[in-house]
Amino acid sequence: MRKKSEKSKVSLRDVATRAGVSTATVSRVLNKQNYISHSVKTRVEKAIKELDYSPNRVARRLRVRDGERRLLGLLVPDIQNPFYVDVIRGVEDMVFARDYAVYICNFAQNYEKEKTYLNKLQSESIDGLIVAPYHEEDKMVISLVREKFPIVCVDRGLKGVDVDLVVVDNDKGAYNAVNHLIDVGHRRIGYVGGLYSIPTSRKRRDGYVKALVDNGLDVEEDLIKFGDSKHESGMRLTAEFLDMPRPPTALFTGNNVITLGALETIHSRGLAIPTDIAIVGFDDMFWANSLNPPLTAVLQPGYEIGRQAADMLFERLEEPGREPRKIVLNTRLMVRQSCGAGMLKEAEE
Amino acid sequence: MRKKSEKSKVSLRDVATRAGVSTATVSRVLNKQNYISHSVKTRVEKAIKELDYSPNRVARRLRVRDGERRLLGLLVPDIQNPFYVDVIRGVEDMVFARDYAVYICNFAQNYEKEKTYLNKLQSESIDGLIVAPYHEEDKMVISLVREKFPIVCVDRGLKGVDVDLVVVDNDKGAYNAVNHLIDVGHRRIGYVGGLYSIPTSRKRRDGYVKALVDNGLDVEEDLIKFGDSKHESGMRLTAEFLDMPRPPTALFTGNNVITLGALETIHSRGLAIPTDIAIVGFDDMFWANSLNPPLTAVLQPGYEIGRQAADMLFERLEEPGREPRKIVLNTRLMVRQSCGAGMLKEAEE
DNA sequence: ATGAAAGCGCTAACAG
DNA sequence: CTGTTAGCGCTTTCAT
Repeated sequence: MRKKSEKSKVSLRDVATRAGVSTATVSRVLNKQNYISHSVKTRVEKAIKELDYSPNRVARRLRVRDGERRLLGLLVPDIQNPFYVDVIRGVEDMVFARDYAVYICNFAQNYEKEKTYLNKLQSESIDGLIVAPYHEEDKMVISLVREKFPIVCVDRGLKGVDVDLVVVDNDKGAYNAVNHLIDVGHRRIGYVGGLYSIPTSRKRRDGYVKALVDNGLDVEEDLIKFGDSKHESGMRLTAEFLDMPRPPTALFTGNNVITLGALETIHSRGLAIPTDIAIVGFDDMFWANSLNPPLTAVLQPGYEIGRQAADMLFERLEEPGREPRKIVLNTRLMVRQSCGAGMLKEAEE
Repeated sequence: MRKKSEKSKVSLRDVATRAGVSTATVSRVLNKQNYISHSVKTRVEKAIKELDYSPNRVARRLRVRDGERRLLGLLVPDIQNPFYVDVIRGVEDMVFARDYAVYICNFAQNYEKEKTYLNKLQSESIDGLIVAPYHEEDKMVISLVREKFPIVCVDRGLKGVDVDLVVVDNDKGAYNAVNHLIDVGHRRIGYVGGLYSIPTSRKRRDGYVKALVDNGLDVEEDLIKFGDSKHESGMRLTAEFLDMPRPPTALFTGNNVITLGALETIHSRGLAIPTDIAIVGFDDMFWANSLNPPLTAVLQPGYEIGRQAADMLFERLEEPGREPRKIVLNTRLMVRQSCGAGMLKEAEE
C-alpha cells in the first residue's frame, strides 16, 4: 500500500497499473480526449484519486508540441511600478483560470537583464510571451516576432514589425490631463517625461503638446523634459522645473513612479499643491486618495491590459497565422484635488 | 547548413554530431564535469557557439534528481503590497545570479488560491519553496514541511513545525514605533492591525502593548483593532477610531496597505497630520517622502529578507538534513514628520 | 577521458 | 475504444 506521505512521486504509470489500463488511456482521460468508455474512465479517475496523483507538468511540457506547453512568459520593465503589478495581476488571473502557468520576470529597466530573461524564457519552453519591451527598437524581441514566436506587447509597441499589442490611448489620456490643467486656469505647464526611447513617453508628450496647441498656448521646449522613468529622475526633473526663473504653475508627470518623485521634491520644498504648483500624473494608483491632496491622475486600466493581453496570446496560440491585432483601451481622468479647481475661479475673475 | 533563423530548436544531439562526440560528452562540458580533454572541450564549445545552442531546461529538469532542477517557487500573499515586491526582488536577484529560475505566485490573500498554487508548484517540479503562508496554521505548507520538502518561510512562521525562517523583529519594530509616539507626547494610541491569524499582526500588537506598559500607560482594549490586512480594512478601522467619543491622538498601523487606507480616511475627513492625528506605519516605502507629510515608518528590509531567504533555501538544497534555522533581521524606525515632533513641546509645557 | 544505453514522465501516432 | 511503441532532450550509470 502506498501511503500519501511517502516521498516517491506517483506517476501516470502507477495510475495505469492500478486501474488496469495502459498509460495511454490514463493520458486520454487526463486530457479529456474523445471516446473513452464510461467504465474505464471512472476506473481511472478512481485510481487517480486513491493515489492522489497529479500529473508532472514538466514531463508533459517536454513531450507536447509547440503551443501546448501550458507555460507563458511575462516580462515587465519594473515591478516596483504599481501599474505593472496590475498588469501582472491581470495576466495571472487569466492564466490561472486556464490550466497554464506564467513565468514572471522583472528586468528592472536593464537591457542586459531583459536579454538574459528572454533566453531563459525560451529555454523554459514557454508557449508565448507577454512583454513590455525595454524600448521600441528592442532587437531581441523584434527578432522573436520576426521568427513568428507568439508575442503580445503591452504598454508599448515595437518599431518595424507588426505585433499583437495592448495599449491605452496615451495621446488622448495625456491630452485630457493637460486640458484639465488648462481648464482650471494653468498656462505654464511642465511635462516630466520618462525615457525618451519608450513610445509612451513620447505619446504622452504629444498629447501634452496637442492640448496646449488646441488651447492656443505656446509650446515651450524648456517645459518639456525627459528622464529615465525612475523615481530619482522625477525628483530631479521637478527640481529643475521649480528652479526655473519663471517656473511652471503645473506639472504633468509621465508615470506613477515619476509622479511620486515629483511629489517628494514638491513637499520637500514646502510647496503647497495645487496653489503653489499643481500636478496631474499619468497612472492612477489604488491609494491615490491617500496622498495629500488626493492626486488627480490618468487611470490606465493595468489589470484589464493584462487580461486582454493574455487573452490575445491564447488566441494566437490557437491560431498562429492570424494577423496581428491591436487593442487600444481608454484611460480615464480621475479628477481629485491636486490640480486646483480653485484656479478656475481665479481665471474667471 | 542550419541557419539561426530556422524554426526547429537545436538540441544537444546536434551539438554532439557537429563536434563529433557523444551526447554524454556534450552534457559533461555543459555541466563542467571532471576530466574532459582540453581538445574535446574546445571542440564542443565551438560547436555550441556555431549552432547558437542553449540547453532545454525542461528536459534537464525532468531527468535530474531532486534539488537539481534549477527552479524555485515563491508564493506571496499580496503582490500589491510593496513589501512583498521587495521580497520578490531580493529573491529574484539571488536566483538570477545562480542559474536558477523562480516561479512567482501571488495568492492574493486567498487560501484556496494558495492551495492551488502549492499543487501547481509541485507539478512544476520546483526544488524548493519560499513562502509567506496564509496564516500560521496553514495545513498544506505545514504538511510539506513535515514531508521534508525544502521550504523557507518569510515574514511569518508556522505553528507546530520547525522550519527555515527569515523574519524581522516585529515586536521590537512595533515597540520602537509606539515608543516614539509616546516620546513625542501621545498618550492615546490606536493600533490598526491586520489579520489576527497572521503572526506579524499579533507580534506588532505585542510590541505596541509592551511600549505602553513600559511607559506606564494603560492598555485599552478599545484601542486595539484587527482587520484583514487590506486597504479597505485600514480605512474602515481608522474611521472607527476617529468616530470614538474620545478618539486616539495617534495611530500605529500594521502594514503598508493598511497605512495607506488609514491615510485615505484621515485626509477625507480633512484632518491634519500630525496635529489632529499622528500616524506611524509598519513598513516603509520608497516613496514615503512623497506623502504629505512624509510618513514616519518602521522600515522592514524586504529586499534583504528575500535575499537571505533564497540563500537559506540554496543551503538547504545542498544540505537537506541540516537543522532549520531562523534569521531575524532588524527594523529601523524612519522618523519623518507624521508623528508630530511638535507634540513633544506641548507635552513639556 | 569518452561512448552506449537506459530512462525521467508523459503524449502521440499507429494499430487493432 | 484501447494498447503498443516510440520518442521529447537531457543526464547518468556502466563500460571501456
